[in-house]
Amino acid sequence: MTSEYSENARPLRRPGRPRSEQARLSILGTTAKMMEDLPIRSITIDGIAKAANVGKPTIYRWWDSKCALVMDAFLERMTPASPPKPDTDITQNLVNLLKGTIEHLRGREGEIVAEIIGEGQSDPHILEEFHTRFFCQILKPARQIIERAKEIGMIDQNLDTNLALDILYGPIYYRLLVRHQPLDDHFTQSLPGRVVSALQLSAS
Amino acid sequence: MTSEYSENARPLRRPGRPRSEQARLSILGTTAKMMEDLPIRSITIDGIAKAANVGKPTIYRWWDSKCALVMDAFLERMTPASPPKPDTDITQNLVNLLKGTIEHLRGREGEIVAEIIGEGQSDPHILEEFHTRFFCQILKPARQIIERAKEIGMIDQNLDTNLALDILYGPIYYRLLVRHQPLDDHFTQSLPGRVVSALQLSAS
Amino acid sequence: MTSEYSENARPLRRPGRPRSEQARLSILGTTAKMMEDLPIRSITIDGIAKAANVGKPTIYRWWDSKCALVMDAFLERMTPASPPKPDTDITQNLVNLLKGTIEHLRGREGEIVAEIIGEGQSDPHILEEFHTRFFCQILKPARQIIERAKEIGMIDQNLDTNLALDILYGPIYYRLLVRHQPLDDHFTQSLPGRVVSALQLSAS
Amino acid sequence: MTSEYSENARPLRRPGRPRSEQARLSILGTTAKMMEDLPIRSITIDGIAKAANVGKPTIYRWWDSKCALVMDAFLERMTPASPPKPDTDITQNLVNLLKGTIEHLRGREGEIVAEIIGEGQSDPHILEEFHTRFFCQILKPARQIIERAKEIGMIDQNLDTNLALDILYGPIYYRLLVRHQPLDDHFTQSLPGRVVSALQLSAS
DNA sequence: AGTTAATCGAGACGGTACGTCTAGTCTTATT
DNA sequence: AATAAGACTAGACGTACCGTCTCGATTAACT
Repeated sequence: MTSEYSENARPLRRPGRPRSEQARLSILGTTAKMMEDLPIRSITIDGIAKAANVGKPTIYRWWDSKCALVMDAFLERMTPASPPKPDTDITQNLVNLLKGTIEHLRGREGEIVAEIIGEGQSDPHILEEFHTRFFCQILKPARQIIERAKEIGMIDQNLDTNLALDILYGPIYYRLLVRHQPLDDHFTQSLPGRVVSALQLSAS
Repeated sequence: MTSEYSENARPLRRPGRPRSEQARLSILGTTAKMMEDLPIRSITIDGIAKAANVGKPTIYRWWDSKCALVMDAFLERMTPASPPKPDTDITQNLVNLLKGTIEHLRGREGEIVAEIIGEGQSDPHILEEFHTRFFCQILKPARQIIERAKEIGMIDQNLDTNLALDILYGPIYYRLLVRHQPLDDHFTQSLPGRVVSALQLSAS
Repeated sequence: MTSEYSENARPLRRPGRPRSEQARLSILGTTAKMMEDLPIRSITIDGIAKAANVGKPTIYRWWDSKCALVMDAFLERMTPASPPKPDTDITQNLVNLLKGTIEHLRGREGEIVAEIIGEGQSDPHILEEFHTRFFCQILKPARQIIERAKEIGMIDQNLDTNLALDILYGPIYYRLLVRHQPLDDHFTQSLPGRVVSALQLSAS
Repeated sequence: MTSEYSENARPLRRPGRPRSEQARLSILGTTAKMMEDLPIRSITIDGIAKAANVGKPTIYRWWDSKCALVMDAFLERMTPASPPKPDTDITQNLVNLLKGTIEHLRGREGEIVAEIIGEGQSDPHILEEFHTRFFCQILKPARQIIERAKEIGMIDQNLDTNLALDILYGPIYYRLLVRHQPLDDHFTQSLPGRVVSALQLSAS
């Protein structure tokens, strides 16, 4: 008992000087600011260190690579996904989510997402972490809606939720990454309805 | 007179030593061999030059960047898309094309495609050329089928062919690039039917 | 009350935690051990701190630089110079001292002396302290003999004692530091007689 | 016959772009200039590269280490030893050489020699090359005189020439390196006679 | 047959950024 | 106040490639 208490009481603090939150924030902030203006490729650890008034080893102590840092800086600033509005028509709800996603990925933020996924092609760790921290967050509302729809029988119970999400979002990221066509208004208007219909929602 | 003739006869040949086809092939071959084993990121111009017994400027004379060369080496070896079989059910034909694509993108070749698209995120030229030389080729059969279907009224005339292709192929490249889920048999079995149905083919 | 007593009882004790003699010894011992095996250049404060289980600031609190510490560690272990045997022939006594010095400087200890003098070239403090703590000690017997010889008229009174010591010991340290020739037996046999004779001792 | 000719004719030129003499001179010159003002320890390869308008790898291509470069820069500018005047009294000639050496080692040049020998304590290659390129040159005249003296019987044939040189020059470098006493006028006046006498030159 | 001009190989060049190392200082909880 | 631990700023280290340049040698069409 006592030991459990004392163990709990232990503030889990390693000895030695604790890491400087100020340095961490300075690094992340500088990186985020650079990402606004520059392609990720042209951002360098040297440059971040200099601009953040920080030693290079301090950066390497906490991030494995430039890309891990960039991702962190991006995700820290990311606005969390808003939960789905409960009392809305499911079809309409999904369509709205997709429209929001497309609009969100226009502009610099979409470019950054594309660049990170691009960098991730040569570093699986990046991709894995980006998936859990970005995609899982961003897709959570749609996932919840789909699972709810399966529960109430509006969607075939055998439809794999992951597959459904791929059908809904795949075309968007395909355009974002291959850039053969823009994420324009026509796309925003016409895509969501088509892909939501592929889920074959029965009238509830 | 003679000069006019001779000028016409001149096969647009610049004076000086003509470029060595042998060098070109050696460069492309070496690059292709390296791509089999190594991630594109770790391939270097220096390395190619050394392995191909070729001077670095010889490479730069004919390709702008490592990535352009890699793409060339990849596309040169790519098997051309087979045309769609004419007298088959359109739905089935599209499903088969998608299944073939998924199977094709498993393995090293899919990895290379992903890596090239990844590199392309920081170099729009790459992406543009990859689109015209890879995607347009690879998607040509599906495009023809869709346009044929529109002609004969099986598909809504107002459906943008590009959008249709995105709906069909988007989920595949989404999985290829984000790697959240594998391109496995379950995906091969279940995806194509779903997305083809999103095109709402009416019974002819 | 009690506090007053105890305060009085405190024997010249500065407030705060007293410096740890254990830490000092651990640092010196670790350094000495490292010097046995490694060239001084490759010894680092970081390394000493880690091996001695000591914080870096604790080292810096007591020694100005790596080199000061190394010198301390070396001198602490140095065997003190034995005094000259009084009733011996002066010439022979000097020759014996020189022979002893040469033999002493063979092996690791001579290497360390050379390394310290080497480091001293870029740090006058080191050299100065090494002179007073090493050379003055090591040369004391020879200095005493020479001064005694001057007193009794065996050596020209005008011969500067420092100059005499340079003539005697210069060639040895010259070889030690420039390493153009080894401190071998031939050197041990032939040098001392020659340089002692340069002092022109008259038969007493 | 012909082959011999053609072999001779071969300009012994390696393929590839020849190294830039301009870069070499810029590096050596910059280094030499830095050595005038700064202690060797505080000179950095980065600094040289920047000041010489040269890439760091260019320096590393041709010199193993900062110290090798510094030595090269020093030796390239060193005035070659003047040959001994032939028809002079041998004793006087040696004394003059020693006086010249002492005066030469006063000032910055002597400091540099000391610093190089100091650095050499942690790098035997440096010391070895410095010996062959500096000491052998600088001592050549004295060596010739001593050998000539041995030939004509003025010096004991059994006296090792290297030992003789150590006796003559050892005290000078001892003072230069240990710095316990300055290389002052008194030293210049009194040392040479003493050490030359230790060679026991008989009247020719 | 000789000239001309662009090619080829090789590899050095000025640069940039890398990731590591070490120095010496600072911050924390503990003693 | 001194300790052990370890994070901090700072900046040099030596390496890897970049893309360009400079060579001598080669190759063919055009004098």
